[in-house]
Amino acid sequence: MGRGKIEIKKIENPTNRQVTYSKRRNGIFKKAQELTVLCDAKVSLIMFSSTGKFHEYISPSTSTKKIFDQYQKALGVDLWQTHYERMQENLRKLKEINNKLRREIRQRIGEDLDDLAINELQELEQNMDASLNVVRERRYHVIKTQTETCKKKVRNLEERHGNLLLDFEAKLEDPHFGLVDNEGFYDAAVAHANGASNLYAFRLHHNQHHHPDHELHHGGGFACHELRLP
Amino acid sequence: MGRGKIEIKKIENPTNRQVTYSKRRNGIFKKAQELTVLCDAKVSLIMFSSTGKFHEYISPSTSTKKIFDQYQKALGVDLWQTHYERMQENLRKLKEINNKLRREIRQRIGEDLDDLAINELQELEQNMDASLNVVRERRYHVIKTQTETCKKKVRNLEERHGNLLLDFEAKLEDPHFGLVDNEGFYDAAVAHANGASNLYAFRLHHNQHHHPDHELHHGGGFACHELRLP
DNA sequence: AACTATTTATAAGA
DNA sequence: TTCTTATAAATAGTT
Repeated sequence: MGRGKIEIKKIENPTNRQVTYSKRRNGIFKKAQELTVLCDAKVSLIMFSSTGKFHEYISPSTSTKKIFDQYQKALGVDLWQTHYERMQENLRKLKEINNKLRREIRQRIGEDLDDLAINELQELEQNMDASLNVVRERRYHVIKTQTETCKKKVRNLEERHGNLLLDFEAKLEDPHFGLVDNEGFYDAAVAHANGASNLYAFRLHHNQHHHPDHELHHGGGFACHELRLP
Repeated sequence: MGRGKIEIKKIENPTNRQVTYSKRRNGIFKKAQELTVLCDAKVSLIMFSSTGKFHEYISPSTSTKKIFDQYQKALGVDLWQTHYERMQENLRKLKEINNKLRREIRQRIGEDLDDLAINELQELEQNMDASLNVVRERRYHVIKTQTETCKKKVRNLEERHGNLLLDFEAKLEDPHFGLVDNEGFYDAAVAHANGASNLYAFRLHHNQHHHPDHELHHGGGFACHELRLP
């Protein structure tokens, strides 16, 4: 149908191919539409040109999704179905597990106990009691560990501070240092070296017997602070 | 194209419609195949007749599934995607919740405590302690309720038994009853009336002061049995 | 399903 | 792209 008969094989000239594609595409769309009307049919026509351009015709009485669903039903095939159903099954299982977990937690916080029999209750109670002990032990352990770490820190600081003091005392007796304004210079230097004013107190006591635990056990200084950290 | 021009509207005669459908369907399929070859295009053509019959053409270089996927990509549409993604999102969330629930349970049975800070530990401990008390209270409550039910049962049986005894004693004094073999008849009658031999003992004591609690609190008879039921 | 008069589609050219 | 038109192809009505 045209000025000459053509052989049905790929048109090699891209421009020609494109023109023919455009013309024939419209022809098919028209035919699809006519079939839809004349015969009350449902037609889905999807086309991708060699350049990837997309065109579709879909009968007005339906939708591409419906046609796809109908197609799968007609052929009895899956396409995506398998994956889909697997997901739904997964979802269902997860929800079930979830509910069981929630129930267990609720029972462990003292709710939902009504439908537990006496022996189940007893079992739960014993279990919780044992668990509570584990948690308690763990807390004691953490406290102990943190306390020891603090002790070590304090001991270390004390030692460094003591050394520093000795250092300065030695320097004070050194002939290179004058005797003017010794006290003021000393105080400022100590404070600066430690970068913290709360250590200043050590100087006042460092010659009397001072066990580090003493301060810790009364909640003073580092220990108390560290324990409250997250 | 035919002996006469036709109007493009539904063919009312079903036979005619069916014939036209068949002819034109072949025409479209031929055109689709020609387009595929001439223009190197990809065509998916799906048709359902008014009677629900299904036919399709698909270019040899592709598949219906591929066309569907390509179609959705080209349009950037969902079709099933929305539902699908929603499911995946749901799945992800459920898994997350699940993990949190599991973690909470593990912590409540004394595992996974390492990454809890001291204050979290303390909170957990207090919470578990409180919950344990609730469970314990519940168990006490259940025991109490069951015990009371038992007491009532026993009291009731005692009463019925007492009445029965009085009945029999009255009958023994009745002139219609002879004096022969009273004891043997009496015993057998009592045992039968109660359907249980363990109540036989009551006859021996029913005149002395006998508080029903007494037996229960020593774990005898019904109480003990009932408490162990599920 | 085959025939065929006609309508319709379209290849090539503008 | 679109229009034109000669011609091929499709098909409506008939057998």
